[in-house]
Amino acid sequence: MVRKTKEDTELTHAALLEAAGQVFFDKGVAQTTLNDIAVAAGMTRGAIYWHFKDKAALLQALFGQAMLPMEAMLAELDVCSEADPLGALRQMCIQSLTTLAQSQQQQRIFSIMFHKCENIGEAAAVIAENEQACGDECQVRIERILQKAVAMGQLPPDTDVFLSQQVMKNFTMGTMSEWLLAPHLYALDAKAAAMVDMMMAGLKACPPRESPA
Amino acid sequence: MVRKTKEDTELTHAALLEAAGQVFFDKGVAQTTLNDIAVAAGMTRGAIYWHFKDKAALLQALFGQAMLPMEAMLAELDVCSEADPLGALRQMCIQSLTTLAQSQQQQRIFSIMFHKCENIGEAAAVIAENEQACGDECQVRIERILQKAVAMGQLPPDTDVFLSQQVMKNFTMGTMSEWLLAPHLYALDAKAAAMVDMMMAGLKACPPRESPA
DNA sequence: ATTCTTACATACATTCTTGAATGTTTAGTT
DNA sequence: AACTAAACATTCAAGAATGTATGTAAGAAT
Repeated sequence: MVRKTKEDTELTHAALLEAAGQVFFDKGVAQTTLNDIAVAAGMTRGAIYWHFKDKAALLQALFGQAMLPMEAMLAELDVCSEADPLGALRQMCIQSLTTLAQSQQQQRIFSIMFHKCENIGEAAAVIAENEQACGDECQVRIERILQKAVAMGQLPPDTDVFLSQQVMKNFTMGTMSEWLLAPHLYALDAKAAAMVDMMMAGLKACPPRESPA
Repeated sequence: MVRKTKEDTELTHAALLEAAGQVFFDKGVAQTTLNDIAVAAGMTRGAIYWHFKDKAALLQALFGQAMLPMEAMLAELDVCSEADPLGALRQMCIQSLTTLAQSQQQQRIFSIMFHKCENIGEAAAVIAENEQACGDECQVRIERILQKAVAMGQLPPDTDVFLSQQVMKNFTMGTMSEWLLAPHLYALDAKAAAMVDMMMAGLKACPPRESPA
C-alpha cells in the first residue's frame, strides 16, 4: 500500500494527528518517539516526515486543532457582549469548561498542553504563539468587555480591570488544569455553571480595586 | 579536588540541587542532561550519581525541598482555624501566593512542576506522591475547615463543601501557574490579598450548593 | 502507454545519553 | 603509620532516537 488518492492522504494526515494525540497523552511528549506515533497510526516514520517537518510541527498542528473552538468562542463573545457584558463573560467561562468536559479529543490535547508537554524550546515557540496570540489577544478583548461592564454599572467604578481579567483567567485555566488531573472526581459539565457563578459573584461583590496611583 | 570534609559534602549536595533547579528551569527536565547539571555545578556526572540514584531521584529531592513551606502552612492551618475558619483559609491562600512571590527558588521549582516537567512515568510517581499526599491530605483538611465554617454560619448551610474546596484549589493553583508564565505582568505579593478576597467574597455570597440528592 | 510525481517505506549514518565500571585522592579511624 | 572507605572523576560499552537518503508502487497527466 503506497500511493493513495487525495482523500486517502488527508485521511492519513488526520490519522497521524489522532495517533499523536493518543500517544502523547499516554506517554508524554518527551517520552514519545516518532516511531511510536507512526506505529500507533499503522505506518512508519516516513509518513510523519512527509506530512510534518518534525515533532514540534506535529505538536503545533495538534494544538492548532484544539484552538479552533476557543477562537470561535472569542468571536462569539464580541457579538453577545453588547447588552450584558458580564453575562457574556459568564457564558464564555462556562462554555470553555463544558466544551472541554464534552470532548475527549479536547481533553487529551489540553491535558498534553497542561501536563504532558514542557513549555520549552520548540514547544515554547508554539505555546508562545498560541498562548500569546490567543492569550494576549484574548486578554485585550476581555478587558474591553470588563470596562464596558464598569461603564454600565455592572461592576464598581474603581474596579481594577486588569486584575479582574487576570482572576477570571487564573480561575478558568486552573479549573481546566486541575480537573484534567482527575476528571472522575466530579462532573465538570454539570458543575461548571455553579463554579463560574461563584467566581462572578466575587467579582461583583468585591473586585480588586485600582490602587490610588 | 576529591575527598571533602562532611560540610563540604553537604555543600556540594546543595550545589547540585541548586544547579538542577537552575538548569531544569532553563531547559526543561526532558531536555536537561545530567551532564548539564554537573557542569553547571562545576563537577561531573560522577558527583550526581554519588548523591542521587538517577534523574528522577534528583527531581524528587528538588520537589521535596519546595514542599516544606507548604506542609508547614498546612500544620499552621489547623491551629488557626478554631475561631475563624474562613479567615484561616483566606490567610493560607494569600500566604501560598506571597510565599511563592518572594522566593526565587520556589518560583523556579514550581515553574518546573507546572510547566517544565511532564507528569508522566517516573515523574508521575513523584507527582502522584507529592500531589496525592499533600493534595489528597490537603483536600480532606480543607473540607473539614469548610464544614466548620458552615457550622459556624460563615457559609450557607447547603454549601457544597467538596466543590467549594475544589474552587479554592483551582483558583489558587491556577493563579500560581499563570503568574509563573509571566511574573513581570503584576506584583503577585502586592495583589494576592485582593485576588483572594474576591474569591472568598464569591464563596460567601454564592457558593456552589449541594444538589438535592 | 508512457512519464512524472506523490506518498509513503526502508535503510543508514550520526549523535546523545545513560549506566556501570574503574580509577584516584584524601578524610577518618585505629 | 597504615588502612578503609568516602567523594568524587574518568572511561567505556550499549542502545536509542533523529534526520536524511534512497527505494518504490501507484495515481495523475499527456
